[in-house]
Amino acid sequence: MTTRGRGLHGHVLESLGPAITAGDYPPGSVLRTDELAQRFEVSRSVMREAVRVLESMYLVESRRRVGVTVRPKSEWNVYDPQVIRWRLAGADRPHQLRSLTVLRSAIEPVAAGLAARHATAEQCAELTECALGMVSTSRGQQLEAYLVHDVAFHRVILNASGNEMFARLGDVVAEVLSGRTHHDVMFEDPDPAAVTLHVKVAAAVREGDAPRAERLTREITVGALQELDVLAP
Amino acid sequence: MTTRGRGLHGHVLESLGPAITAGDYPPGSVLRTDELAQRFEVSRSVMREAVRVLESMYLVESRRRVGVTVRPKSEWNVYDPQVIRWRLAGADRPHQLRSLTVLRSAIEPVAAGLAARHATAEQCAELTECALGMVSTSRGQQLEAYLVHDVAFHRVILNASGNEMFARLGDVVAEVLSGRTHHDVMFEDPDPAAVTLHVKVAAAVREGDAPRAERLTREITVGALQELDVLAP
DNA sequence: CACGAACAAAAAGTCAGACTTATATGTCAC
DNA sequence: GTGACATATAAGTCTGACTTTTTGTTCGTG
Repeated sequence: MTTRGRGLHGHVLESLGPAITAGDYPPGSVLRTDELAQRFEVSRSVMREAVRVLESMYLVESRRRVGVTVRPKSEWNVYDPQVIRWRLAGADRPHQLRSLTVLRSAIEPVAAGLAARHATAEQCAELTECALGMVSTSRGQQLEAYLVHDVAFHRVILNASGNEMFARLGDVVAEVLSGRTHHDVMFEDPDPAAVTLHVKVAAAVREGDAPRAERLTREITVGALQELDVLAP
Repeated sequence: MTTRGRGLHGHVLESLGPAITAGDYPPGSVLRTDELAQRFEVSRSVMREAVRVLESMYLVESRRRVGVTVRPKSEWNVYDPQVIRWRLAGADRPHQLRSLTVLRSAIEPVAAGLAARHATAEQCAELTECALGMVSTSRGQQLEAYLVHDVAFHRVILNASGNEMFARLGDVVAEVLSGRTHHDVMFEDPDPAAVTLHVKVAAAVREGDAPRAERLTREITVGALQELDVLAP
């Protein structure tokens, strides 16, 4: 999850990708593979591989006799984990964080409802454990430990929903929660009300009470949105 | 949106991608680029580009001295439009369609609520036009024309939500709706109740009534889920 | 027999150069 | 201005040689 610079082409991507998503090359900009290859001091074949990957992310389009043109932002595959990471690391981080939090607010309540119906005994146990972990680390400036349990909690919910599309958002949620703790100001201990809500969600899932699990999770996500409004109105 | 076989590497992808997502190569299977290059009668450089793209979709992992190994299904980037198309064309189409419909049921109501708040006058007009189009084509076996308006309607909602993550799901919704009309049995005209709901949603968005827009859209998606239960229980 | 170090083989990774192909654009006749 | 045609350009493709990493084996030593 740290550096993904596997191979030369990966290294190039790690440099070009953030530059494009940051808007250094506005939509319509034209790059040439030969020039890029020289700039990054790699062979054309390596550069071509990097361009192919950017193309599969819908960040650029490669056309004969024209070059590699940057596509408009609206066409980017914003669900690509790599793209998400690049954008979160860039300048429009706040905007990106809001988009993702809104996405969470739509997905997670539904996922919790499904989890209440489909969760296995093992998943219920895991969930309870996470909730307890959150409680025990919710006071005394143990933000890092709290974050671990918080991320784990939401991951279990998403996985237990039984929907692969939901499950795949675990990484996104992890990024958002992690960002809140690390980047944004978070001097104080987490909101006790939020902690209680997590405990209640775990209980609702355990008891198979789908509507209640959904409603409680919606309260959590509403809280997350409000928190965002306070920080960046 | 039809054939994306741009260039040789694209052609290879169009063949290898569906094979992998269909499960022809079970997770852990090992492929070798040289062998693949021979099989598809392309040069190694072209095959390498194809592998890089598959790698960026988290479908495979390329490691030295071992080869190109197929990753487990749970790690695939199921939000990649290409991957979605491949899987919808494959054997587990019903399962995939259900996953996507559940996703819709989570996203679209929230998107409609946001649209009611953020939609521009132009978007409202477009939405009304779509709804009227749906009404006028809802009877008399004009399924194709109806589909066009239906897709347009949902696209406008997603775009008007102002959330880029939602907006990017327009293609997914289009695939799902299109699949329902084309692949699954759809002899009869669309459900009149559904048509009415769309008209009401358009009105709610126009009036800026977010809760109503959300609730009505939820009714639509619930209907879609029920429809799915009837077809594939 | 267990354990570790040295070694060899295998496959991806990298590079350089020559060639092909599509295509945007400019030119010229009409 | 419009059409056909020529040309330059940059991506696309192929090939062959070389490098690097990693795995599994072999062999020596405790």
